[in-house]
Amino acid sequence: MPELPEVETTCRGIKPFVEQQTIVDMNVWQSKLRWPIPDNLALTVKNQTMRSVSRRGKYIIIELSNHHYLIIHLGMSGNLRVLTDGQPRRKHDHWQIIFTGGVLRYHDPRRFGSLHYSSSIERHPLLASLGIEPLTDTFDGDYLYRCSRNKSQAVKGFIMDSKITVGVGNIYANESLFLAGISPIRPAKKISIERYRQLATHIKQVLERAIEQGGTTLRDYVNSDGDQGYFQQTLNVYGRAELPCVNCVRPLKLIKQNQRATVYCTHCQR
DNA sequence: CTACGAACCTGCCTGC
DNA sequence: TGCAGGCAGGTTCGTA
Repeated sequence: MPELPEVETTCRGIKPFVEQQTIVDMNVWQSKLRWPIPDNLALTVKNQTMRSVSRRGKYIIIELSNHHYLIIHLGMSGNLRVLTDGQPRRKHDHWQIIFTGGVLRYHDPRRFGSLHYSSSIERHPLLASLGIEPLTDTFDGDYLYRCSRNKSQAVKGFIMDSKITVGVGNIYANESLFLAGISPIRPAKKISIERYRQLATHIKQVLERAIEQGGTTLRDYVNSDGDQGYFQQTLNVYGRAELPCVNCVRPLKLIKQNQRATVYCTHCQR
């Protein structure tokens, strides 16, 4: 997926087009996503006005005038775009919302994304136990330190755990650990509060920078307005296995943790 | 509780 | 050129 910066970029991209617009119709071409799209959703949302667009973790939330919500996840390869020029449906376009003034269309080759309809955000089963947002003041080194005291789990898995915090995906976990000089395989409970403060700062920085730059572009990610992001140019470790560390020039090491690629410098990260 | 693998999918790249 | 295998940004679920 799109990691948090891409989701945030998508949110910001579609927001000015869809907020306060009324849904005229909806098409569901493929309801088999990560979870099935509810039957008859088109009938349910027709004539509703989209009151607001927001984000919780990697979920995009559209508030409707009936006080229910559309909850959208982009999975690994999804994107949401606003189209105003009547573009024909492409391969892997799975649903669209037609509103006064345009179309909000979902495209997702791998179909790991989802679309939910719910009366509540915080009580929705997939969102209820999410950890805190990394870009808020309550997320800091002290918080990470407190949460980690009984965790023998490797720190990389710990910061990617959505019950702790949301939105730190594989790319940004690798990058922030590099910037903080912390080995991804170190047990979470063995890291000092000072180092967690460093880590929290770098997690915020790396996410904020990526948002500023419009999100990382990989393969099939496209911004909501169709432009390509360019954050990938500044990645220090992700996708750079065996290449020289930007700091010490030694080759970066590639390992697998929880079936995900971890790239790090065994010299600079301890 | 943790850890791990499988599962959901398609596309792309590498190597034979 | 074709085909098999491995890899990919996420997340949940089942089993040990």
